[in-house]
Amino acid sequence: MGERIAMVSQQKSAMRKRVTIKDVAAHAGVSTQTVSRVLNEKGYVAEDTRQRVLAAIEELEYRPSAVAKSMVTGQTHMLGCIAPTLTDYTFARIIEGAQMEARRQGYFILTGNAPDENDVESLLKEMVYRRVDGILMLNPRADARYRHLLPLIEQGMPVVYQGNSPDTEPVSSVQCDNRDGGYQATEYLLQLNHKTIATLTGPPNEQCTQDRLKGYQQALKHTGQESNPELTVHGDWSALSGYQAVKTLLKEKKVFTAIFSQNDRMAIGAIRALNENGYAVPNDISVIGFDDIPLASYLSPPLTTLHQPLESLGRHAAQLLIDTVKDANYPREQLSIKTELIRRGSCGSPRI
Amino acid sequence: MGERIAMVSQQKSAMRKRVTIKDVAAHAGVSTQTVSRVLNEKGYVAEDTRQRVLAAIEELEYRPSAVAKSMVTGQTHMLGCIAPTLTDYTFARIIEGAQMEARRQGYFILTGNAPDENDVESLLKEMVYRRVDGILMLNPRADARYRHLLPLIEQGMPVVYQGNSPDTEPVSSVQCDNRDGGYQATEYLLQLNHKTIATLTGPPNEQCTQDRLKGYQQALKHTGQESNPELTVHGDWSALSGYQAVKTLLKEKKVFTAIFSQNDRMAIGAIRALNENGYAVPNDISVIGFDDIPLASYLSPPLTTLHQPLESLGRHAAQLLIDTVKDANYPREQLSIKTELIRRGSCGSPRI
DNA sequence: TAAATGTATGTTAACGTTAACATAGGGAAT
DNA sequence: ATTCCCTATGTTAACGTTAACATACATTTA
Repeated sequence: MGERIAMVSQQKSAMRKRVTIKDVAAHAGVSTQTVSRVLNEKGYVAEDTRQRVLAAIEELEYRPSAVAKSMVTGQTHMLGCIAPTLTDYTFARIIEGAQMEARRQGYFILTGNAPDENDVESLLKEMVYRRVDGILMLNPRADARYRHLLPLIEQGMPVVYQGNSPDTEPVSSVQCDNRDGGYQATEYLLQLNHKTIATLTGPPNEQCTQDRLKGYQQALKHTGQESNPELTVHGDWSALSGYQAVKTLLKEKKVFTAIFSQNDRMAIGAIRALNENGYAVPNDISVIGFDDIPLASYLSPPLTTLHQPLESLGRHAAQLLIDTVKDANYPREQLSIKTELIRRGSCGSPRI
Repeated sequence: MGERIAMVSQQKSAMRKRVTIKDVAAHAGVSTQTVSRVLNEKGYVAEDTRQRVLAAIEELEYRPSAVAKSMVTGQTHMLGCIAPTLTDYTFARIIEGAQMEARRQGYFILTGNAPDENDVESLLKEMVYRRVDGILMLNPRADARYRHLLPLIEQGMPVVYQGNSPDTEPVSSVQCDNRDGGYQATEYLLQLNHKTIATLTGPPNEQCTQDRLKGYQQALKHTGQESNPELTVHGDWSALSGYQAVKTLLKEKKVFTAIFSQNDRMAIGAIRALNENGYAVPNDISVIGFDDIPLASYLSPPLTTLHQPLESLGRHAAQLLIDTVKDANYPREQLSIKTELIRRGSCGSPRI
């Protein structure tokens, strides 16, 4: 018992009071305001005073508190970022890009993963509670994710979308040109002489699914074909879903010589399904992906795919959000970046 | 000009003052303290008063401020988490697990990626500036990452490591049993009758590289073999590095019938290198990985590997950190979780 | 020479919340 | 009847920082 008390009191003594700006001021023989001016390099400070303050900071190991600063300035210099998951390469990479840019500008990104709609709601609440200066929303679905954000936007919360350009809301957005990417992918397969091209899409309610699909359909139409709805199948971006979708396609004896998968992971699942059913890629059936994940070039065969400049996308998103935070009247932008076709080994011309 | 002013003033009017606890108190006809008690469900509040306060909160759309709360409590309920990268599945998954657990307990994790040592330093500074209550360090390298953390630990900052159990520091840690995993992988290959097993490791200075290597060596020794240093090659966890390492091995005419790769991505690179040189996996050479990334079962061949319970690892890490935050005397723990061998298609018995 | 401007510093109050203490009525125990 | 405890609420001060204003001297301009 005595020992326990001793431990507790020792803990207390070790937890000596934090050094504050007042301690620094006293130690340097100036007012707190002068210390503040030195810290923020703002206003007039004589050089020798500055040195004295700096020395005091050094000596006392003073570390300013963002909390107290936020209290008075009303800005936290924190941005919220909500992604469906962190384990998807595309989101992770975008977030990395956004974090880098944000940190370069003195902002920190609070990242939260929100697999389902309830998570979006509670994350948004959490971020409001923590008084983020703005919110970066990755892959907002047309329906759900968006709903909880609306009241915030109306209250003036700066918001940037990635992956969905809103026609109605006063919100900036950043995304790849998914329609063009879908067009490029399909056109490439057409050039290789494929006549029946299946497509493996993401969830139908996602914007980028719809855009990539539109590109696919336009490319087909361009050569006079109508897209056959039976050759359009949906997945959920996972390799498993791609695998299952293609298995089903094969079981139903659908005929096709190429598959445009809307992401690489589903493409990998698709290839597996094809292999298991005795089809070689690309000799029997060609497969093209989307994303260009780092593993893509090491697969067998190396995956032909559309490269997305994800890190750059993230940087731009952060940039745009910060601009909007700093100036509420900053004009809204809808930024769209082109994807690039990367030819590797998973596509070829159909036999006969 | 007049228009501009009008816009600005409108913006100002739209940016009406935030509702504070005082407004709620006034509206409900009670003191702020009573509102605080309702919010925190702490102390005595009469039921009808509570209802009145709740109604006021609802009506005014009051949202409490974590910033102000932190100011007075000295706790931010934020935890810092530093990972080398977010794009590695293992880290992303651990972070997801940690975030979930943390959020369940009212904490929020600030995630930062720190590719190199300078980033670790600046991230740590940032987190101290933001007054996180504790820090979760993923994959701290023996040397560098650790250095900047030491002074913080000494000042009483709660810290939990993932992937490195410190013998000296009073820090809790959480990790997979990497030695055992390395042992299991190698033993499995030995059971399949492989006599010469190469190993593809991570960077030599990382703890988990060393541990997995130790398991590999112990398994060999167990069957009376010494490990051949020429068959131990280093990568940096990327598929590219695995590819290059195996290319080199082959160019140097090293003889082996199996490879134990310390992660799945390098294993994928290794398989590619083998294929390019005319070796089939597993018929000519077997490959076993580590991690069990979601793609592993869809590769050709499906990758045999060691499954790590990453999400659980993350949860435990967060749990441990929060326990330490709440009670500085909480006993330090070194948690080690076993990995599980997942037999798939990339390993077989050597011919002859 | 007086006024204006630039430089350097200090003082006061405020940001939104909770801890700590104070007050006060009602019922139970003595 | 007195004391004590439980319930319910209010008051004051504090957390660490900066905004806004005030002061004061030095230098330039009119």
